[in-house]
Amino acid sequence: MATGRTHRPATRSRGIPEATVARLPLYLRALTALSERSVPTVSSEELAAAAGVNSAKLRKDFSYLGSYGTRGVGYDVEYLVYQISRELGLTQDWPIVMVGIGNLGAALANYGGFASRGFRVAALIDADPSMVGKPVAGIPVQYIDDLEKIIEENGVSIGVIATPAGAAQQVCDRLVAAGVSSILNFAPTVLSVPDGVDVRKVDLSIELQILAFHEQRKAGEDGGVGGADLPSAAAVRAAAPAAVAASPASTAGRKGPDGDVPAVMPA
Amino acid sequence: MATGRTHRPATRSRGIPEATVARLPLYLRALTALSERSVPTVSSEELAAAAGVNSAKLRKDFSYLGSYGTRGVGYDVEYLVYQISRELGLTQDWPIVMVGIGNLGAALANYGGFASRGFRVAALIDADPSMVGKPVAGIPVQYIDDLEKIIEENGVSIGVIATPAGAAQQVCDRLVAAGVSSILNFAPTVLSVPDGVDVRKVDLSIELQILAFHEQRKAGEDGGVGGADLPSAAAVRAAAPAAVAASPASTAGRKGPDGDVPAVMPA
DNA sequence: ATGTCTTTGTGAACGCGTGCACAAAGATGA
DNA sequence: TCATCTTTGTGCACGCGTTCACAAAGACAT
Repeated sequence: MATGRTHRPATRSRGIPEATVARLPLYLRALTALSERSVPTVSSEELAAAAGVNSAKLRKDFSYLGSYGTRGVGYDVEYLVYQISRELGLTQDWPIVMVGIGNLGAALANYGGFASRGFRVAALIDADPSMVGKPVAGIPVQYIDDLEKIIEENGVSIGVIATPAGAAQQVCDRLVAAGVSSILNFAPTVLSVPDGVDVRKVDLSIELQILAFHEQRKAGEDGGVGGADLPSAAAVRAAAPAAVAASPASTAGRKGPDGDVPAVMPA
Repeated sequence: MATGRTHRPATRSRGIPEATVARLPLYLRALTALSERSVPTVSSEELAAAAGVNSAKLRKDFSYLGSYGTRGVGYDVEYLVYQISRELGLTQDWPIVMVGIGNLGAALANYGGFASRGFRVAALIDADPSMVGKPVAGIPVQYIDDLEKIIEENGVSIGVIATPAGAAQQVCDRLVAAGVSSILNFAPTVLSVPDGVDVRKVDLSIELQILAFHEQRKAGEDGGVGGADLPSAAAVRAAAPAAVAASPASTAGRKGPDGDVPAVMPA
């Protein structure tokens, strides 16, 4: 442990900006890597590079947590790992339930990474009776009817939804009613929840669409202000045949593999 | 189609704020749902509710695209679907490659949702020879050595990385060298790429950690200043036993299932 | 044609997040 | 003890994004 403890008592709780909170896991990951290599200290410059952010931003982020650092030296790796872990609430055990054990749900459940950061898969839940009892990642799948009981008994407050879009809101409602107050949503739907419940969403389809936007912008560049360019090699590619929703009319009757898709993906 | 065409010529291209771009897919999804129900028009209020945003924000977002709306009436659903699709570049076909066909990669590949929005899985690529040739989602897995050739031949400009963390940067470099300029990264690593290449990351572990932070904040409330809510049992739960990385020392020697984990998950 | 009613489009104010740049703090060596 | 050198912590300014609030635009009825 580095410097003496002239640090602020605690968290200054409410004061940590959301943007900073979102970066803490990045810092933690970089610090853990350093820790495993037994690096004793890091400068804000080094750590920022490892985390892919600006060093000034990193210092400001840390300043919200308190003054953990030694001028002229840097930050004590182990100490900082501990402080950030504590700040993020990773020094305690978080039992989570995952609802919807389809392709994606099963893939997520199969990660060993859960346990390594204070998260423990307390239960896997599905609505398909034929799945029930079948072990996924060593954990037997349980039936959706027992959702409330499972949450109750395991003291779960974080839930992961990996169901089809059509089922997501219903599952969400039941989770919330049973006491879950943080939800990670992989279903392509907007969930509505009461105040006090946090929802974060992961949506591959949206990410791809954002990438497509930028990709299109890159392709249609050198031309001019307007739009109809499409020049270079990259552009040639973009000029592929197919067209989805190309005409306003074509979208109407469609009812593809979407509309009820399992998880991360679709629009 | 609603009003006459007093609209601006085109996109005002560069002018669309990033935050707006990130919401366009949400609007598109909501509009598509309306379209399928044959709803002819929506007001900003209704659509905003469906997309889970503020109506003023939605109107401002749309104003960046041009003036597609009729005062006193609202927006023409079909027309707006088309405009947003075009803006996002979804009226063209985007071939993508996915590298790393493990649990997660396979799960992602299995989504039918890809094709439904202009994205087409051109190839699945893995470094495990025993995977090669095996069909996943109806597409035979190809060997990593052919990566460059595959990208070239298919004119791929968007790549998805679902490899273990340790392989991600290397795969990324090869993708970029081969001409890919947009990457969706599921590996828990910070990728460094040259200018002009867009990277978006999806990281379950980070999302969970952010949720844990807020969950902890909710739990440890009553004592402090702000809001002593949480009347229910939720608070009791958070006071769980176990502790990960509870002591600064405990983190050092650890080398769990992490460190090289496949994809979305770990820290 | 005219008035009323609805809903858009946007000017303006505000707040958050970012990055610069520097003073203060501490380490280190003479 | 004092000077120098490194690196933190932060005051400040700037720009982006959000939200309010309202004038303008158009639909619709009379």
